[in-house]
Amino acid sequence: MDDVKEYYTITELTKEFGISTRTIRFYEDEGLIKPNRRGTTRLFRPIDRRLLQLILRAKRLGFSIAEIGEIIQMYKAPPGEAGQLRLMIKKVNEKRHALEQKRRDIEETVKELDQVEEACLGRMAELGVKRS
Amino acid sequence: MDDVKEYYTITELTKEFGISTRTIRFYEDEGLIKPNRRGTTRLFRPIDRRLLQLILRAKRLGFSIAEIGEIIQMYKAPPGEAGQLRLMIKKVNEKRHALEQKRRDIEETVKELDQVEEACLGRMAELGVKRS
DNA sequence: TAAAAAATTTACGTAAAAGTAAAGACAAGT
DNA sequence: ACTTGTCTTTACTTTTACGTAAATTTTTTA
Repeated sequence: MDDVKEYYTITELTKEFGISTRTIRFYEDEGLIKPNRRGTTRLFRPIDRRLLQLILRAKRLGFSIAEIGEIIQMYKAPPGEAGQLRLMIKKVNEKRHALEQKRRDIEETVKELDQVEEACLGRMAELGVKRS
Repeated sequence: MDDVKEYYTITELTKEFGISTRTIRFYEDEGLIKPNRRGTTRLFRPIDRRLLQLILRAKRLGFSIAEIGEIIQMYKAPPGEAGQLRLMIKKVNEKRHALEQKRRDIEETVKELDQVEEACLGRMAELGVKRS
């Protein structure tokens, strides 16, 4: 039994991901997701849910909606034409470089935090404060 | 001979970091940096430069100006009071968790990119395309 | 010391990413 | 059938993070 439902409602997804309906509809307007419809009501398939996860991950990393759009484009079926394929691989590598930069940024920032904490602990020792 | 000058002008920093004077002044307005002055002219010390580096790193990671402000607060001298010290350590850990989340997000996103690339390479093999 | 280059403040403008509000259409339970 | 709750579209508003322009010093260089 896999945890994959046929369809999700919009509010189910807002609750799962802690975002608003406005946000989800905004992503649709921006072409990031394309849920099915029954009449006017949106029906979200597992793939829409996965795309939402991807979007939110990328958002946490500071990617813009436009950049996320590029990622999602690639995420779909690979094109049939050689030039397009090479272009896509180039774009994949661009995104990879961006992610590697972010990785370095994280390491540097963590180092700074480590220093802050050490300074605090040192100061606490000086003051004879318990570290609770 | 260390590469640490006494003072930097605002345009030196804009060139080094590829940002505008408006941006730097904006960060000052937001209280992130506090350059010296000679009359009305700003004189940036090495510490201001380091703070700029920190700001830009954090920005690439998607932290808001407000969040960066919190980081910079900690970056200064540790406080003298026990409660304050504990609070600061708590905040350090919060930021660390945020960074760990980002790290996980990077790993996931890289995995997706790897899949995209593999799909492309597979498709290229099918088509008998050289990988140039 | 005069002209050119760089710096300053003030203020209005803008793009991105939603928030919020209004008003109507659907759907579901009783 | 009716009400209650959910969903929809449309449109205006807001916040963040600067861009841009104007008018004015200040500093540097000729």
